[in-house]
Amino acid sequence: MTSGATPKPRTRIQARNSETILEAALEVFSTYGFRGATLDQIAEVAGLSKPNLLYYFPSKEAMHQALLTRLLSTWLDPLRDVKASGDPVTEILGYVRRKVELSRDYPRESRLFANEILQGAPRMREAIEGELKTLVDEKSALLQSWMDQGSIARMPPAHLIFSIWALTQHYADFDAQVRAMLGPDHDPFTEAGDYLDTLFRKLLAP
Amino acid sequence: MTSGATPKPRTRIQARNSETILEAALEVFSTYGFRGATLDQIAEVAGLSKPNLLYYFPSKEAMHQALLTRLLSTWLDPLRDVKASGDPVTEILGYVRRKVELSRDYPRESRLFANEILQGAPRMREAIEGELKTLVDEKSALLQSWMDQGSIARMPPAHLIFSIWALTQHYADFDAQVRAMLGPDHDPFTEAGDYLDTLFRKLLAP
DNA sequence: GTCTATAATGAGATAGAC
DNA sequence: GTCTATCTCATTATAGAC
Repeated sequence: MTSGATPKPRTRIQARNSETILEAALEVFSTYGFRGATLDQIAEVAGLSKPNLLYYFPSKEAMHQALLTRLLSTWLDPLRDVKASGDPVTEILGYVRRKVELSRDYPRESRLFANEILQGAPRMREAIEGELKTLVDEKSALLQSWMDQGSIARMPPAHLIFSIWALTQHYADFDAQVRAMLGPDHDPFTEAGDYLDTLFRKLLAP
Repeated sequence: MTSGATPKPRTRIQARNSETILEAALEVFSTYGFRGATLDQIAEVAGLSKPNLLYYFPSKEAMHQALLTRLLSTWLDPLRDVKASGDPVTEILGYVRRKVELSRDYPRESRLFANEILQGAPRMREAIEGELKTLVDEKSALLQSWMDQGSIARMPPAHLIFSIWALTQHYADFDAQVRAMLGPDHDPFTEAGDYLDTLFRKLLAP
């Protein structure tokens, strides 16, 4: 019986090497984009030879795909966690906070995603039009119901979600610019956490 | 006497061809990033041969640099236009509106810029740490003075500027995602204009 | 499982005819 | 000024020894 899909975590050493490669691939793809990245760079970062990379993944494309697949669930989980049962403002501010933490702790994942969307989402179109859109529609309806019952201010629900994405991901995606503007004595993500909490509190107030 | 810098608009036909090439280069670079773009693609879009491109620009690098240079002033002008003499809220909301219009009318320029920052600004570091930082420091001081006099709510001025950038550029940079979420019956930029006007009105209210 | 060597193609840039 | 042909090097991927 041959192994199934792209990664093949059969033995312990295989699992570890696959992980090392994906870690290196994330580093390089997130910075240079798919075409800008080279296997030489990834091999260098991973500390493995180029053919060895291709022993674990059948192609450059497969490495990228593996990263995107694993990325999606991490990325959607915080929005999934927004519950109808909770207090509306608390739920939304909690989502904002978790997204800021994601930007702080996983900036490369954020940039990988940004690179992909910037290029028109050629390798993620399906996931975006399917899984993501379904989730956004569902949460938009929840936000709308909160607006209808007067718990939060009335506004286009989808654009409220876009605001959260734009403002939180900006600190990861445009990190180079943010740090250049703030100078070395600032912690962008701590400041962003406080600032965005205040911003959304004001915005949501009915 | 030989021609000076990269573009050489000596005759009318040269000016027109340089323009055609830069237009095509913008199209391709903004989508695929610097390394992802190929001269073949640019030549195809421009309707010229590859060697002909290199007759007008000495290298791929030079085309990219020419685009970034021309981009910067277009990008900074709206912020420069924020005047101390005007009404604070009107000035800021005007800036937001102009930035939304830029995203709507020049989305490729926005994506070119995003690509560059995402990669750590390797070809724009100087301009960002110099020209842009100077301007942001200047306008941050202005915003701070407006906060001190109670004209707008108190918040970190630089982060207020980041908010405007993040929210307006999101609609150009993540256009693929925004349209997938909204569906075909929406005009993202019109909705964004109204939504962001409301958002910043609330945020700025003292 | 991992490596060296290499095939095969892609892509930036140049030569030289027209 | 513009093109065809080509050089040269980078890059993905494979072959085959160990």
